[in-house]
Amino acid sequence: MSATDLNAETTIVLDFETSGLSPDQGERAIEIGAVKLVDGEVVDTFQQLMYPGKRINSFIEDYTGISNNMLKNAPPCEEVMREFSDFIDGFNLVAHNASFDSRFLDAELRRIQRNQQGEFACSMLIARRVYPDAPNHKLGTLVRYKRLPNDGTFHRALADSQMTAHLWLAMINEIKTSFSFRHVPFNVMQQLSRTTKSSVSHFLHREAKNQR
DNA sequence: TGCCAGGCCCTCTTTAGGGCCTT
Repeated sequence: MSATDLNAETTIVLDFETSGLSPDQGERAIEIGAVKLVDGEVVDTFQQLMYPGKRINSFIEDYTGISNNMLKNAPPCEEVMREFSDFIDGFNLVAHNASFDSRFLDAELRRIQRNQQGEFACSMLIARRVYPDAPNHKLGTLVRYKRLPNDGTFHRALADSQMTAHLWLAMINEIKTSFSFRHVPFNVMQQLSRTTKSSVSHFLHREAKNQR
């Protein structure tokens, strides 16, 4: 049995707050939040501010509510990322607009000579297919549109990862019910994000049928 | 000095442009 099979039912939903949009432009992670899902249940969480080695600008302070003062005494990125690397080791990963979080994850892990082997799935690309009629596919909009649990906190890493986890589970539930899956495997969700919108229904009917 | 993300997706498309998402 491969590592993927062993961990097939465990998924990490993660969210980074960062000093900007691109690690290639020298931007760094300032907070990581994540929840660990096993068979659709939250079994563990991770949240940590981290000192990025530079001051963050006022836009980021306003956007996240994370101040330079809060970061001043936080452990450095390298220390936090070593711990987080152990937390996610071997598991599949989910993020809202995963291309953004995967770039920062890879960049921060590269700085500590680590990498991650898990597969990434993007809740935003999947939401565009599962909820085509939503006003838009921002995380906050989808949370309100589907009345998902939240405590009113947005743009903080743990809160966003928790809301993304609820979105992920709501989409799995929707697909499971609508297409009569026994269960919806991670790789079906991942493939769904790459399926053209016109063939979503055909793809899910075929995958559900293959399960029977 | 001046510049500054990148991948997906739609369309008035593919010899391209621009909106959506993430901070």
